[in-house]
Amino acid sequence: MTAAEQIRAELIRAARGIGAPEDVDPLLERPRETAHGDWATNLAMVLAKPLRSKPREIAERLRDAMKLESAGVSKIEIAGPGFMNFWIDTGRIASGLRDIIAADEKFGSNSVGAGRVVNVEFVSANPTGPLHVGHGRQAALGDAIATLLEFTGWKVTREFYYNDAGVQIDNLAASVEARLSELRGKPAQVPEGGYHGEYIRELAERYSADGDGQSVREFAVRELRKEQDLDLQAFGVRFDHYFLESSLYTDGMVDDLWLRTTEFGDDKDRVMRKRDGTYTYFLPDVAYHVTKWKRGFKRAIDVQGADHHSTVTRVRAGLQALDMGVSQNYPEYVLHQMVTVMKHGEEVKISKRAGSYVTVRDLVNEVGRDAVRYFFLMRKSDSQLIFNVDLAASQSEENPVYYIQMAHARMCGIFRVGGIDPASVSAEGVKFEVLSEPEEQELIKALLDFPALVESAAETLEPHRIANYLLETARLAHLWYHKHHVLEQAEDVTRARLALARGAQIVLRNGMRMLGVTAPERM
RNA sequence: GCGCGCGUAGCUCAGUUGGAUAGAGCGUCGGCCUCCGGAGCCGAAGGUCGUGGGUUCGAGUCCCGCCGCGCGCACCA
Repeated sequence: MTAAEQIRAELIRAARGIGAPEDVDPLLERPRETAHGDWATNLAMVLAKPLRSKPREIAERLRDAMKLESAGVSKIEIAGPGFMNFWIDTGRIASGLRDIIAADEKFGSNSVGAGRVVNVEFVSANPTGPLHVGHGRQAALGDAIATLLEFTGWKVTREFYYNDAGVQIDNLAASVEARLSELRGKPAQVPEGGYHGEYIRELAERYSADGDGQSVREFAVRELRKEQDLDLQAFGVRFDHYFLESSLYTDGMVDDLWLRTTEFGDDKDRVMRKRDGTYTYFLPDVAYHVTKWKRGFKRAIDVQGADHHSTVTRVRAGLQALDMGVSQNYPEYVLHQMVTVMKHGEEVKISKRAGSYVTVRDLVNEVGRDAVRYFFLMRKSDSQLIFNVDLAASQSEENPVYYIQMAHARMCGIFRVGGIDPASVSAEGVKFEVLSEPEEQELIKALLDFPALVESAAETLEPHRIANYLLETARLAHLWYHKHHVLEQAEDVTRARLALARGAQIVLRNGMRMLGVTAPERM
């Protein structure tokens, strides 16, 4: 049991002892100020009302009732309006490194998900062109969320939905045909709503070279799906399942329906079947989510651009109308805002239809996979993101990815220079109390916060918390590294610091993995 | 007009689900430093958290109104 867990348990026992409700749930948190100790609780203030007495008096009674010798608590202070601040012995804190080293690749993981299944759908680009930066943000986000859920005990299916039916595909086919006609010497107009990108011309050329036997439409869709797969491969994202919209029709999932979605929270009724007999995107969207439910996914998460947010209420309303026992907030949505790409201080415009846009592959080629992943994840998904290409490409400590990877590489460098196999570093017999330098204590505390952070990031589906944490932890690791040497110290010191370096290396690596960023051992 | 999101230091952004004196990086100013691995380290200045109310022991965080920005409001997806 960690020190914090013991304090919490004692708080509950003491609180019940002085007449608090049976369901007391003390919040124990790490104070911002080091002058406020290692852990703090607001329990006395929360109990002030039910117990009808002053917070500070309650705090004193709690303090007197608690037995904390075995938790390594060296001091308790009552401060401010009624906070209780706890100080833990330095050696006791540092001994947490034992858990990190023992858990190694599993450090930070938990079993909150208990093996339940969850479907995470992301990217889901139409096969009408290459993947652009928006898809990139989605790919990074979806993949990180999926990994985060896996790390917290869920069984995750990563899913990609292809809209390979409908008007957009007609437009695609017509656009290619127009270029094809041009190639054959008969000038033709790209249709209204069609695609003008250079890749359309290339498709036409390839089709006339080796497209015999199949329709332009089939050829274009197949080729563009292949392209997108290559983009995703370059980005290191793998899907477990590709779901084709066209299969909804062949499997008869789509029926002729009109839903009065206003009865289920929408602001107006929605058309599901058009005059020409084809369906609006809304109907297949609902049908698609029905298949998710029927395939056994009691939990589903959709990662989408915020420009699609209007589908949220509709899809949910549609599912409710079918009365299948789906919960009202199924599926869950993670929406992300737009991406602006900046290069040399100027915005690089993205316009898919006009054909001049930044693709995922362009970015990966220019700044590398790790930087693209990290940059897409370093901001909250619901705020707009500025992608600074120059910064992402730079090999300097101003670049957060480089800075974090460098911290990890430095830890590895210590082992390399010392001729030590990192995996052989053990916490056995280490005198943790020698890790008493302020920089050491700070770093250790940050490392030990990792599991709680992973839990909250997974719960809120916010990978950016991991990104920020890594930057801060890397900073602490650099500070420590600069100020204190590991090798060639007194034997006790070297052994303890090796354990710390190992702990830092493990946490940084685990965190980077979670974001899909590699953790190189040397740079 | 309606819906969703955002507004925090000069810039880019955090803010532990309502806690104590609101933080970091970059930039600016002043001073140290040459290391296991490459210019790092210390300090300073810089804020009515868009704005006006409300909820309570306590609000950047929750509720309501306004202002500004982005996105959406198609028988396009």
